Amino acid sequence: MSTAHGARARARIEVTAAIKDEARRQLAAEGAARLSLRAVARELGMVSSALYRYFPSRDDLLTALIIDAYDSLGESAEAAHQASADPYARWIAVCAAVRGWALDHPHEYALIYGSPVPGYTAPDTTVPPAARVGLLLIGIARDAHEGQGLDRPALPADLRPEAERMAADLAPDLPPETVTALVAAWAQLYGLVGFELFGQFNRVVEDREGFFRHAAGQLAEGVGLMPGSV
Amino acid sequence: MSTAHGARARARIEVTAAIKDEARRQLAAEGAARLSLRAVARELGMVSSALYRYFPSRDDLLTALIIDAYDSLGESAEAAHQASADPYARWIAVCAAVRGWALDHPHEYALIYGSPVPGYTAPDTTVPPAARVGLLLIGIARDAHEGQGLDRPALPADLRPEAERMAADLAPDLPPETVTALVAAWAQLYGLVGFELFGQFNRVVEDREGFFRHAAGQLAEGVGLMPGSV
DNA sequence: TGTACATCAGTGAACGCGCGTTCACTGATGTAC
DNA sequence: TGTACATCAGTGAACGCGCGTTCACTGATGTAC
Repeated sequence: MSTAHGARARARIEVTAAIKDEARRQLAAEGAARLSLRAVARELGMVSSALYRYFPSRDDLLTALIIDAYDSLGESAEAAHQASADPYARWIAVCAAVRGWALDHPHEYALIYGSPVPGYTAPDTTVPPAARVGLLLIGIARDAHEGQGLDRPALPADLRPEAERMAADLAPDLPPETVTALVAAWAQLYGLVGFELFGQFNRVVEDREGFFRHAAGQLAEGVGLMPGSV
Repeated sequence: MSTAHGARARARIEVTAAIKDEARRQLAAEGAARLSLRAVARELGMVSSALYRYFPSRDDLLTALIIDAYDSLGESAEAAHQASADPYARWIAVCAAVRGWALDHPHEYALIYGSPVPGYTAPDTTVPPAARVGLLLIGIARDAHEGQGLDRPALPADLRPEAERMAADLAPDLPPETVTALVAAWAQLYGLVGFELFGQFNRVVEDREGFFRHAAGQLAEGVGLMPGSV
């Protein structure tokens, strides 16, 4: 009976999810560097060796958490993208979604954008999920570009070769000036989010959301996206 | 004899420094969350309990490392500031100094600007050293402002109260628009540095230094600093 | 439908290791007279 | 200059705890005939 088979398979999926959920909970208390298989097992009422039926090692569990985090962030950002109409509004919405997700999942944010976990190297399987937000920002610029709603940022002559290389790699249909500005804005977005999340704005910025929306708008303009353009 | 007294005091300073140096070395291998007093002692050929003559606990050692890191970064930035003439050049030089220090001290950078160490709360003694780079950036804007070389960035009406509050706190002599842009640029600077350092630019940006200098220039212009202005 | 067999989740003990912190102590260095 | 005393760096044992991973195993679930 395939129902029986399905039961075992379903149990496996459920236990795997329970392990990851508990591990995410521990991320909050201990941080990624101290994430402990034994503590996860203990909390689930299992014996630590049982986890090895689900993840071959601690690092594989970490990898699963990282991929899940990138995917969860990516989904939030993509939902915000679809819920907005013109490119400028989409840019702001995607930036706000990144910030909102980070505030809702601070420890998962730290896992993917904080200090690297010493002794751990992320495998290539993390690359596509990690690229989702960046691809979304490129897509917004592309829409604006095709709709003639994109200014061309300045670019010093000595950076042109690098800008052309980046454009060829990331978005051959966009001007190199735009691609360069996009990459910078992408990194700067995470500077804003990280500073708020990690406490650097304590006693400095109070209206965090208002400040962020304004800064996100400045980032958009740096890329050449203007409010109200289509 | 005060020479004798001096010898004991000097020994204390030297051992304290040796402990911090070894701890910094271990930061690289293990990360802050896993920094271990016993491992530091072992490496120095001491018994672990001996470290308690120098630091009352592991967290106090961490605090010392954090303060040293902020001060070391602050000194690099201040040296770069003094070595340049006009405000725009100083801005670029200070940004480049932050990046250079981060590349030279990646694990100390992660300690102060990466994920917070779980279970550790930085005491107030870390606040003044942490403020050094920010104060430098404010000072540069002030010099430009006094020399009439500062444009006034845009500011949406709904952010004006917060902007005025921040200006009153951080730099009452500067326009609120400028202060707001400064805070954003400050956070964004660390986004650029962090992305390069933590590997997010792998397979994306190749000419890291050229890219960074351009982005730092864009940050300056966002604050209203124009190249060649005095 | 019933039986023999294979799969595989979970157990429990063990290996060899690490940690922060406390405490009573030794012995060298420094101070006061 | 010499002596008695105080200071304090460093020792070594102990407390009570944690970790990742391996391995032979039990027993329930699932499969093939």
